[in-house]
Amino acid sequence: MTLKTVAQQLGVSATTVSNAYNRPDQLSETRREEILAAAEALGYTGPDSRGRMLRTGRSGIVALLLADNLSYSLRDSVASELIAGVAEQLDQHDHSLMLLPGRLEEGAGSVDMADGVIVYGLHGDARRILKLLDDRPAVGIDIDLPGVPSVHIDNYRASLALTRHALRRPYRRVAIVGLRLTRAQQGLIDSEALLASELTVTRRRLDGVLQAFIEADIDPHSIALWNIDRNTHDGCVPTIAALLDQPLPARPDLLICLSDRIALTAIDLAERRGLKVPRDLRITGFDGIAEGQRRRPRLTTVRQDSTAKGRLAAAMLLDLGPRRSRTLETELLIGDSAP
Amino acid sequence: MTLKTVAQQLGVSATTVSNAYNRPDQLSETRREEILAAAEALGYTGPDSRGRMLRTGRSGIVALLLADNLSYSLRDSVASELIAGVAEQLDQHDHSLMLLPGRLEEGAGSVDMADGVIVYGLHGDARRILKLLDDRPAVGIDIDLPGVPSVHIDNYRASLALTRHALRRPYRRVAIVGLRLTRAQQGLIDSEALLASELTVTRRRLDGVLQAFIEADIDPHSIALWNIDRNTHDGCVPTIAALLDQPLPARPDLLICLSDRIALTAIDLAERRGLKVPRDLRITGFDGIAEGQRRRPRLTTVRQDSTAKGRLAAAMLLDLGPRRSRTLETELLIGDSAP
DNA sequence: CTGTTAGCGCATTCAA
DNA sequence: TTGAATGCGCTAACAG
Repeated sequence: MTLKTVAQQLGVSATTVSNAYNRPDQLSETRREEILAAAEALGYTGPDSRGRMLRTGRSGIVALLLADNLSYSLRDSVASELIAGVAEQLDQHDHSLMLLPGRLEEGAGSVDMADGVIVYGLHGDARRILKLLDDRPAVGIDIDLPGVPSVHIDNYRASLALTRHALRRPYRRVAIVGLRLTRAQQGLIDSEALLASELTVTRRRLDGVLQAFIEADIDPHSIALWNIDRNTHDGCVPTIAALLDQPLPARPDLLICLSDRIALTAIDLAERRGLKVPRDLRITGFDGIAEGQRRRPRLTTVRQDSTAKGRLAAAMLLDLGPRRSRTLETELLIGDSAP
Repeated sequence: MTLKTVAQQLGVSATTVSNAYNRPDQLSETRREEILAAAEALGYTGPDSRGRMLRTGRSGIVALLLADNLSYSLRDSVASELIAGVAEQLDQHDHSLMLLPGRLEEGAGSVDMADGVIVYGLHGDARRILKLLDDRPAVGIDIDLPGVPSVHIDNYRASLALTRHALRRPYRRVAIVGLRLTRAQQGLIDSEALLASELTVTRRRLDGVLQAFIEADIDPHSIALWNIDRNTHDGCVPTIAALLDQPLPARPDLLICLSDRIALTAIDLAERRGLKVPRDLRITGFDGIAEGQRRRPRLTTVRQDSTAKGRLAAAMLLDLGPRRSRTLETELLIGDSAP
């Protein structure tokens, strides 16, 4: 059942049927309702988006290109808050959301179905992404692409402020647990591996942390640095466990975690080992995810509004606001895990 | 830059260029590479999916029609686990995922871009949905649509088993907190309102709970029934607070919650009021979400594998398995909230 | 192995 | 106010 067959059945031209749907001003109200009713009766559900898309060049679809695969992204609080923000904005403006996994193969180019693309997070090769975008309107989140406006937070500054707070109280030994600071090593890493690492979001957070130590006259090289590959509870367990199971002089009493998920896992595992937070171990996170603020001890962290990031990026893409790069504010949340 | 212009530039026909991309066996290896390289050099990124879609009738897109709006669904653990399951399966088979909000307006018919549709959860008017599907391949999850195979769990049986467990230990007073059992009332509701309610997933859970009471010779009408509209922490707070703030004879010491989110909120609020779980208040949930199993007290609940539901539905849609309705197993999880 | 032709379903000229 | 013609970008028959 196509527009054409409907037109034939009704004895009018295809144009008239098309107009009935898309340009009410082009035909009389009675004629329009007549046609719509008849089409409905024939079981025609309206113009097919495929044909319309090819003709008009617009699909009403916005693609969200994620850094990881879809299932990982959907399970990550930060990413899914962001997706929700994008979705919220699109919902309100009659656009559909297409989720695209980061490492898309050569062929998987459903991208060109989209009117615009939001690129989230780090993607290996910027040139590859730009080619993929192919002059389509685009907005970046947590990523800088030449010619593409983006939404950011200041990870360095937020991390610096948070760590300054953590260092106000004395500690015996500190450890930092980062996320994807290097691909080479998991667990305890050395600074050489780090130097080779890319300029990721967590890297900027780390730089803020280290700056706070430098300000406090502490040699950054003296600090144990641990690395985790996946920002999930299960992904964090081995490294955190190894860290906590160190004999006492080595075991830290201050743990700077570069994400809330890491910090929450650390709280879990610490408590399971009979350690009291913050008495035996102070812990900071980063992100401000809901779970961390609900449970007790409430997490000391930096809140970034991922939903707002998604909303803003979507709004920029839909031309609801100026298409220029923005840095959103973050908020220091002093919880009970590191008072 | 289209396939046609590329062909002109290279002095070959459009078919040959198309074949170079889609049917390697239709031309010599050297010619193919020659064409691909030249096209690449011209800045052509491969056949546009819009044209291809119109021509072949297939888009490589699977639509997931959710019961609520996108942002709500993405923030709900159960729904987002399910989405992740779908995504995982699609990832592996080179399909893209399009998320569609439940209450889509007349116009928002991006549905017909999809090769197939997964319908999740309750949708008001079945006829409307069927019309929307328009003979497209479809699979339901937690919903029965005539002619559409579906994936279910046995909410009644699982709920019955869980409640039987809960009733093994003596209690003074019980309350049930349900989700969307009726639209009319929020908070404490009466059974008349309930009778008018639809046959939702939580309604089947409720029936299982009530059956367990009947088996224990307890009049179901004597049990306080509370209703909540939104399965979020904030959405649960008012009702749970009202429930817990009742003076002692009325305040329950056994709380049957029809979702884990409700149960977790109840644990939070109870502990904030100085009540110990399970000593002062035993609590059961439903769903088995990760958060409930990580935190302590560990939640007593029924685990349903939402990811598996999504995966299975996607597999059925992609014809990777038999297209027939399936009921997945659930697992009783005896945690510390109701030992 | 390559080119010619046709048409997927639609919206938009332009002419009536 | 309506209709006939055109082409969006592509691929599948078919003929060379």
